[in-house]
Amino acid sequence: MADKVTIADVARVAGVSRQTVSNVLNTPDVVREETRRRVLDVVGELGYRVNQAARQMRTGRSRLIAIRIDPDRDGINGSVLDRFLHGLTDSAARSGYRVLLYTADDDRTEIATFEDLLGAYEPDGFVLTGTHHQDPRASWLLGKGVPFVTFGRPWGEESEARHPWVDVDGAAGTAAATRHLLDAGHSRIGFLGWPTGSGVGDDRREGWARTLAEAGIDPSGLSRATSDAVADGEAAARDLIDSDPGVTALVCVSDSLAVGGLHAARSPGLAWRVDTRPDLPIAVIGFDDTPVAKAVGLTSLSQPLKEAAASCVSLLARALDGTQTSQAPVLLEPSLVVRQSA
Amino acid sequence: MADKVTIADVARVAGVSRQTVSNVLNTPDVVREETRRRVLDVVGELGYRVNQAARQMRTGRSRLIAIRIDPDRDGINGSVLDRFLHGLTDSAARSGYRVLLYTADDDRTEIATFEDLLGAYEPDGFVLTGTHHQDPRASWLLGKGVPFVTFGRPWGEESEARHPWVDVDGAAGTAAATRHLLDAGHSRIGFLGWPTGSGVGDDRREGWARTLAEAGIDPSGLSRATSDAVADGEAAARDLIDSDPGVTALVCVSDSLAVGGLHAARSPGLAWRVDTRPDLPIAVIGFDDTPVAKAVGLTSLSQPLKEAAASCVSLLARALDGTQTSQAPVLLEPSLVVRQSA
DNA sequence: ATGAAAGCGCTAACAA
DNA sequence: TTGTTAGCGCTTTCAT
Repeated sequence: MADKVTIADVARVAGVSRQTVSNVLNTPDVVREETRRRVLDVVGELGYRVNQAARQMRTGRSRLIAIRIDPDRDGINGSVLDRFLHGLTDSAARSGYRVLLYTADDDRTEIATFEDLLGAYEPDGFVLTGTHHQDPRASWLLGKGVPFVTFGRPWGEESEARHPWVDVDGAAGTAAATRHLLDAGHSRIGFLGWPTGSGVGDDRREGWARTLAEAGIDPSGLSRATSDAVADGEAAARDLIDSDPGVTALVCVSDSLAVGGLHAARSPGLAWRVDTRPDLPIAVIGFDDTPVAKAVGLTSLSQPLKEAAASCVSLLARALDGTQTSQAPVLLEPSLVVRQSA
Repeated sequence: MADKVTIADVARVAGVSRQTVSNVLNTPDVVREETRRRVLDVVGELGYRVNQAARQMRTGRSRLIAIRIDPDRDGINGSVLDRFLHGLTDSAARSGYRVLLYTADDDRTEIATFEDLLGAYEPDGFVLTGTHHQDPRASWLLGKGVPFVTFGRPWGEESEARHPWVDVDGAAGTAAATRHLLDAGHSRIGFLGWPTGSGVGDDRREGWARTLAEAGIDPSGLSRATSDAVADGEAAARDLIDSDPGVTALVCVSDSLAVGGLHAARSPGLAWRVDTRPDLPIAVIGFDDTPVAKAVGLTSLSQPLKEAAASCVSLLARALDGTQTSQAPVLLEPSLVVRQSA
């Protein structure tokens, strides 16, 4: 075990009282320059670190941020959380916080875990991901007065400004993707999305539809909705292309569906399209820029996860520090990573 | 904020002393049945939770396990850590531990983080991943007497039994993959690996070579080594197939290289091979069963990450509980997930 | 600018 | 079997 160095050891070696050491650490400006320097030297020499448990007992602050780690559902999008987590851990450390992990299968068990965690480890705040309509987790934390940030905007209507949030502008992303395809000469651009009702999915569809409409193209009939699996994406793409032979490009709500779309677009059954427009193979664009996209050469929209994580920490830290009433949300733009598929 | 319920509140409501409540929680068998029940009822009623910070000050135990989260290098294998982390968080929670995250760029900074963490949050133990030859992190922790488990065996020679470890038997995996290909009628089976020197890579190559030799096939000249990127895998596969036209299958050290191999195997330049053996397209098998494998239909070896994580927690918990001198390591077998590619 | 006292919530040791 | 005492390491009064 590491030999425990306490504030008393530092005080003794530096020839001051324990309180003075504490002051140097927490209220440096109240200590005389010379004393401060001497104390800091001893701190470095002895490798002294403030003991969190003791500090927490006094101050009630744990300097812990809790976040849930999901069981990777489909798996294909798991790497998004992975990269976000890394960014969060990194940013948190820079602000003097550590990240505590927990799991939960649904909102109910997650709220139960909130209680557990708050009672035992007392995290100073939470970062919520995967927000949805009527999210009971946000209401619960709001009710208890526990600070939190969501990565994902509050999709419910009016609750807009009740808590800080960070999100990536999905509509801006699909709009950029659609514009990219229009510029490349495509006109009948289809959309592979999720069923209406998920805020994220609807938002991404909206960006595509709006951009198409702005270009004078009616998006009606060019959209298909399905669950988020490769096979589903392939079927939906097939259906769309079969029903509208003019379709030469697909914008997709996720890389999973895009990979399915790519399969359909490259399948022998559709080879005749190469004859129709040999200069213009069916283009496909995905969302999230997962490792899969990179591996199969899929053009995709990349979320600025590092920045998003940094923004979450910054908003949370500010909420914890001051008595910040309400904070402006942060909306970041995804960027298009162009590869062979478009 | 949640209204803080302390042990004193429980004691008062239950009409006992604080110590009795503590006994009920920590040494139940020393308390009279009736008293215990009454106290537990009050605990449930009041929603009391033991405050970790206070307990930690007394016992010196934080019930925290620390693990590093990597910046996803290539990204394609990032999901392995992701799934392992989830399993670890889940298993830890079942044993009354929480997982604390940290980042580090290399061994040196990771060791510095050990000091930070041990001084401040005092995690009870560490889980080390990505172990390698002469790992200074293990030596450092060993030197300080800090409990830890590694996910990955100690690749250095003699240090075998100096700390508990869990690993997946890579050689057994590639052996199974090679056997699968032999059974399917392949004989000249190539291997796409990493440069010699990485324990993991050498181990996986060994399983392939051994199995081929056992089948009476000389593995010489059938192996290529390269860094872990899709493009490198493609080039290596092309080189191997060009130099040995008899090659009809590839076992790969990673999904990244396998995806590259798949590209090469399916490329037009190699179409002539279909004429030579039209019944036997070039088969490819990867390692790690990442989402990419699933997306592109790649047969791959799946690591039992949930079990591995559970074993890590179990070994660490045992090391923390008793005065277990040394513990038998855990070596788990990967399983072959068969898809279109083989 | 510095020091002394008190107490955060808990449990190990001891007393009853 | 249950209760009392003390103290883990720190910071927030308050006094010097």
